Amino acid sequence: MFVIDLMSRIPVYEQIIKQVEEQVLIGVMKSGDKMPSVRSLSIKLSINPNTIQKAYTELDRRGLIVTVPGKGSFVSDNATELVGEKSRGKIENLTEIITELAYAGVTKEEVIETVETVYKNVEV
Amino acid sequence: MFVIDLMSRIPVYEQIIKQVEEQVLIGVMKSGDKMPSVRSLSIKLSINPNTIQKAYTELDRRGLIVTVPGKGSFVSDNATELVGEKSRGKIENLTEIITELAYAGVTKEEVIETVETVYKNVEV
DNA sequence: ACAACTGTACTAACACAACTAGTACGGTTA
DNA sequence: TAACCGTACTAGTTGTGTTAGTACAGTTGT
Repeated sequence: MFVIDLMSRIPVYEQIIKQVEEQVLIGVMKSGDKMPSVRSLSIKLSINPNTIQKAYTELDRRGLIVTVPGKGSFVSDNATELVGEKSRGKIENLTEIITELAYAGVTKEEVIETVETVYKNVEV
Repeated sequence: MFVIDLMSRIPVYEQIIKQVEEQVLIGVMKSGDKMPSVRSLSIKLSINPNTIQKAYTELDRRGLIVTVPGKGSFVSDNATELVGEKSRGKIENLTEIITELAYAGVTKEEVIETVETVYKNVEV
């Protein structure tokens, strides 16, 4: 479910947050789905419970999950919208990276070819 | 010349490296140009000389600058090619971000529009 | 009621990397 | 010779991610 890279510079709790966002985005996790419990996930990933909790607290703060004390955490109703909005905001990153590629000598045609390929493979 | 964000999670020395790469890429810095001295830059940016040195050592190791003891550091002859190659390698990042945008509901047309705009403004 | 879950709260300590501080050495230039 | 240049090294600080351990309260199913 989650793959953690302990050697990464990105903190474990952020890796978890990011992977939840991704899975919601691509539809693997859906509204109402139950998240693994803090303890079970901490055991599965061999990560301290506090670190998992930190990720869950932040996910709750962002509104991606809803936490019911004693019951567990669940993917919120508007989780999909939230990650969708966030991703759409990344169109600026797109501008940035294309600019860099342009300076590096990558032609417009190559970039567009890449765009075509991606959209062919996604087919939402 | 350089803008450092002390609050950033990216280490200062990496920020310097990245900015040198960028300036070489867009042609602001050219082969043979003299780099500011370790000491002068450390004063200008109010950064410890060791941190600047760390950036310069790494830039030298990567072949982006050539260091002549007693004289100073200079942008290397093949610096432009080096950063060009590196940036061209980022076409994978492009795939990644476009995939995310696709899932987020951004249409292919919007993405291509962005590509067109960038290439119009760059005009190398 | 009770055991076994759930999330939450808190303090203390560890580990690592970035960064700073200070000093010293050798080459180059005017 | 003075004033630059890069380099080297040790020591110490700082911040933050992470761990460790414990404790408390709500929910579930038997």
